[in-house]
Amino acid sequence: MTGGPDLASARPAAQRLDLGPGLTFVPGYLDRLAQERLLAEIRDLARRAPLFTPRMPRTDQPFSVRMTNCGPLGWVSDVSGYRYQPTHPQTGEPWPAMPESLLDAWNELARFPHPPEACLINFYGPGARMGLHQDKDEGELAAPVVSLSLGATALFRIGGLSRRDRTRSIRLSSGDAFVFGGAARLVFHGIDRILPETSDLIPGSGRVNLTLRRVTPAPAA
DNA sequence: TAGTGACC
DNA sequence: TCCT
Repeated sequence: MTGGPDLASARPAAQRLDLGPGLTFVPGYLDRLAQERLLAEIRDLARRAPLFTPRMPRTDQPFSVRMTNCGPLGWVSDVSGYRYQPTHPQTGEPWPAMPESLLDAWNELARFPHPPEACLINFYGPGARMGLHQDKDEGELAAPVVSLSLGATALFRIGGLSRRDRTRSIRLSSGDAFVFGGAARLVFHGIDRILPETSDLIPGSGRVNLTLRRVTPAPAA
């Protein structure tokens, strides 16, 4: 189709940074034009599947980020727990289809022979954070998680497979890609804070993070 | 006790 | 690592 980010401008694989087994950081994966095109698609998705404020299981405390999803399944959280579901929790409508541009990004970055089923779209305002956590609600842990950042720079914290492992901080800037796979598929990670006024892509020091995931076990060959 | 916690 |  048309109108997707120009992924032909992606950096060559040689400029990927391997941070350890299964962790790949691709600074500047999307150039400015690709970022603008992708953001326009996200804004369109958010009109059809409005941002909602997830709440913590059990405590019912609201998250500081707002979110929506696209693809056959979407990640949601409320007082009863975390889960993937095929419909928006407020409208009851199916999630919008995944844009072709995101399928292209998955194909370039994930190197997994089946398409992603969910793209979680997180919107961070200047005070939003995401506590250290693992992405482990997916039934297919052989597939990586592919993350794309747009807008304000985030201080991203990444640790190991145990919550007690050493962590390090990485700045994720607009256009950067990050892939968790293989031995690093379940590493703890989170967002400490957003650095204000680090990008003019999204007004008000906003940040969007897209995470592409395979949710159900891939069909047998 | 766990924990998209708080903190770093 | 330390709470609640």
